Parts: sequence; C-alpha cells; structure tokens
Amino acid sequence: MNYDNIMQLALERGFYFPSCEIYADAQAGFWEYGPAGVSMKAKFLELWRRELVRRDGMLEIDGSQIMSQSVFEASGHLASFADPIIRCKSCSSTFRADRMIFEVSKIEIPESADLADFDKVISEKNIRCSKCKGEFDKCRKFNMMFKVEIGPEGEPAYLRPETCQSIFVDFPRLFKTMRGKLPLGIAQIGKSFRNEISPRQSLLRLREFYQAEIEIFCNPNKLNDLEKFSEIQDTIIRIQIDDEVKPVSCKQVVESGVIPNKFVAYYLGMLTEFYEKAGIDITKSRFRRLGEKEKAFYATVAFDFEVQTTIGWLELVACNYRSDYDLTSHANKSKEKFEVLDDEQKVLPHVFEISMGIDRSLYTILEHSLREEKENDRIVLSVRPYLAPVHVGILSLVKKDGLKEKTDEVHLKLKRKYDTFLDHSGAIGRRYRRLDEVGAPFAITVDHQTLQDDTVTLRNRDTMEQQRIKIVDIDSTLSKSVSFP
RNA sequence: GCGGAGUUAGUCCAGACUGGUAGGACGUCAGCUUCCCAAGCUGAAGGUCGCGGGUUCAAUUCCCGCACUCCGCACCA
Repeated sequence: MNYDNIMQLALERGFYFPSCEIYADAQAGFWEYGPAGVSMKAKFLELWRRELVRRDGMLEIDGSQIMSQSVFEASGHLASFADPIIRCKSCSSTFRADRMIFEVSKIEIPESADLADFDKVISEKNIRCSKCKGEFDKCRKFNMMFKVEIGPEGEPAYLRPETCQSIFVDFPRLFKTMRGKLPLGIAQIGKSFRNEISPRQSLLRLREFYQAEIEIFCNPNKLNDLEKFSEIQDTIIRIQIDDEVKPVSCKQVVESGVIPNKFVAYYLGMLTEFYEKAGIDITKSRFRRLGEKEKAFYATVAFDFEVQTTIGWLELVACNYRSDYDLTSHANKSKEKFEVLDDEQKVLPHVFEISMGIDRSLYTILEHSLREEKENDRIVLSVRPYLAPVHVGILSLVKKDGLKEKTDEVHLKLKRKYDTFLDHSGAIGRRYRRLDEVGAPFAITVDHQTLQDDTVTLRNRDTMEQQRIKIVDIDSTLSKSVSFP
C-alpha cells in the first residue's frame, strides 16, 4: 500500500492528522497523533525500551525541550546548524551561498565562514542569479533552530534541534550519581524542533518531531573489547557495500573491515533485531555508510539505517560516531569535567549515537503492515499484536436477548489490562472489518451459546479463523498472544 | 523559497466555463430484519464549499492576496 493509502487510513482511523487544521494560519510541518496513533506509539516505545534500553542496561532521562544559548554555542548548532543563503533581488529565488559560489567560480568557502566573505566573493566575481541574472541581496544566515524568549527581558534560548544535547550536558551528574561504568548508554525519548524550509509528507519531514536517541559513552581504546558482542555476532545485518546491499553477520562485517569495530557492529545488530520485532520488513532495509559531504558536522563515521517505502528510501535512524566532539565542546565552554575513570585510567569518553526518528518509524510500520485482501473484501493492518492500537474488539453478536449485558461483563473484565474496543451495533462482518483496519489482532464475540456455557468466539485478524474459548480463559489466551516478544 | 497541480461532509469525489448560499458514493448514528464476516429496508445527522479582501442586488462559482496539501527543483543531522 502506498503513501496515499496510509494517509487515508491515518485520517479515517485516528492515527494522525494536521495540527490546528480548523484555522487558516496553521503552519506546515506540525501534526497530531490521534487515539490509534498514540496507542501504537506508546507500544513502539515500550518495545524500544525493552530491546535497546533494558537489554543493554542503559539509563533513560527526560530533558527540557528549551535549552540555554550556551548549550548551542558549545554544541556548534548556533554556528553550524545554519545555512548561508542569498536571495535574488528581482526573482526572489533563494540559494545556498556557498554552493552558488562554488558552482560559478569553483572557489570553496566553508559554510561556517563569515557572511562578509560570501558577499566579497559574490561582488568580486560578479555572481548573478542563475535563473534571471538578477543581483543578490546581502548574504544572511538561516538557522534552523527555533529561538524563544525567556521571561520579561526576553533572554534568548532555543528549542532543541536534537534531544541528545541534554544527555551530554547531564552526563557528569548521571555518571557520578548512577554509579556509571563505561561503556554507558544514556537514552531519551522526546521532541525536537527544526525550522525546516519546506516540511513535506506528513510524518516524514516535520518541524516538531519525536526522537528516540541513545548516546553510548565508551572508552575509545576499547572498541573491540566487548564481551556482549557474542550475543549478536550471528545476527544478520543488511549493509550497503559498493551500491549493493548484502546480508552479512555482525561477526563477518567486523572481520571484513566494513564496520570499523565490534562496538559499532554490536549496536547495528541490536538495532536490526529491534526493527525486525517492530514489524518492519528487514529485507527492505539497509545500513548505508555516509560520505564525507553527507555527514553531520559532529560525526566522524556515520551509518544511516534506511528502509524502502513507496516514496523511496527513507532514513529512520542516524548512527553517528561523534568521538569526543560534544564532551570536549561542553567541557571547554562550561569548565565542567567530563573525564571519567575506566580501569583506573582517566579517559574522556567517546560517543556513539543511535538517533531514531519515531514518527518515520511509525509511518514505515504502517506502510509495511497495511494490505488489501481483495478476496475477502477488506483492508488489514497486520501489525504485530503487541504494537496494535487495539488489542481486542469485544462484540455482541446481536444486542438483544441479554447478549449486550453479557458482553459488557466480559468487557469490564478486560478493559484495564488490554486496549479494548467495545461494539454492539451494526452487522458483525462490518465490525470485524473495522477492527481489521485499525490492526486489532483479535475479536471476541458473545453469542447465544455464551449464555448457556460461558464460552465466546475468538477471531484471529490475519486468518479470520475463529475458535471457541471459555470466558475464564480469555485473559490467559490474550495475555500470551499480545505480550512483547 | 521557486515552478506546476489542487483544497467542496469523517473519507473519496461531482458541480463552477453560463454567479441566485450545494450533490453522489462510501462511512457514521437510530430503528426494523438477519444472527458470525462490509447483506437488505426505513430514517437521520453531518458543509459558514481552505482563509481574507475585491467586483456585484447577490460569490462556493469571477478577480486579487495568503495559507495548506501533493509533485518537481532547491534544502534537509
């Protein structure tokens, strides 16, 4: 199913929809999660906690979304998270100054150079608009961070453009108080904000979006000294080598030197296992090593985890080896000490980051899970049961003869523990179809036989088959079927 | 930001050229019927036709501006 099908499902079934849509001044790039979206997101994040945070013994924090200016002076975002742009005075086309200059004059100016340097070259080389030959306005910086003003004096601060800065800033306290030992993972789920020039495609390019980020602090001298590597050494990851995606075990990928060390391979393997359990079609995924030009300014080695969707390859996770870039910067700026003891030696940890886009991941799960079954005239969202927005539909075959009351009783027993949907009205087939579309893996139906022997039918979403089970056994049956792996 | 196409009920769309405040399908709700897979019948609710301005006696329709959505370019941690 394609992007449009997912969009329609999202709007009709309450997965997500545009923010502030009743007002004309609603801005692009902001979307809301509806009930089904929230339910699925919560379960996805629970899986993430299980498969990454708890599995690897990481710490989880929840930091402020607004952070002080100093943080971003140190992190480099104030200077580097901005593009020098020039605008044509006559046709108002906007270009990146550094690229325009390079194309025309072959002079390379780093994008972080002073604005005056760009203006100087533009006037010296008489660079004109490539569309209309018009003159350019003065070069200016477009910073993608949202600035906010704090208090009556309007002190400057920023909405964080990535969640991880809290983790770096908090690292000294966390390491001391949580009795940290390297390697130590610190994780965070939260919102980040980027003033994208042109947000697109609903959840895929947002101005306000969710990230699940993990920063693993490690001793750079011990990147191949990792006992737990044996856990994932046979896990197959799909990695792009010379334009070809090959499935290779984590062990092989290190031995062949495609991935620089066991440490990185370990987390890429773990990430693959996570997405497999999240129901993404792993055969449509790849790790792609980024070239020098594509990498973020803080990364020394970067792998993107990408998946194939109907609108092309989509980046779900950025895995960056950030070395000591962040800790050194924050140490210099704040005078705080970031060195820690590892085997009686003082080291400044390096950081490997797994930066996941939650919204994009959820979209991909929907796209990889939604299918149309023409023979049964239905659309089915075959998500993993433990991620389903609704675990179980609870239906009365008909309303009368006391079946409604009996159904309500069954519902009452289940609704605290499971995400249920109670439904008494309409044709039974239609109610099953509706549940199929929100991905409910099971439906329980109370019929006339229920009144005689306290049994109900349990319908399986994917097979449409039913089995009859005792009411007292519903809980244990469901419990097994919808629990996390 | 540029170029193109759009925006009408929860969803998908018709209507407009020829101005007189809207219609279908699906969905939703209620009732009857059926009694396990979108059946049928009856009825109902739901739209200031994206927003603002202009022309006009009258604008969803014509004109202008803006926003949003989609596609392409550019941008993109």
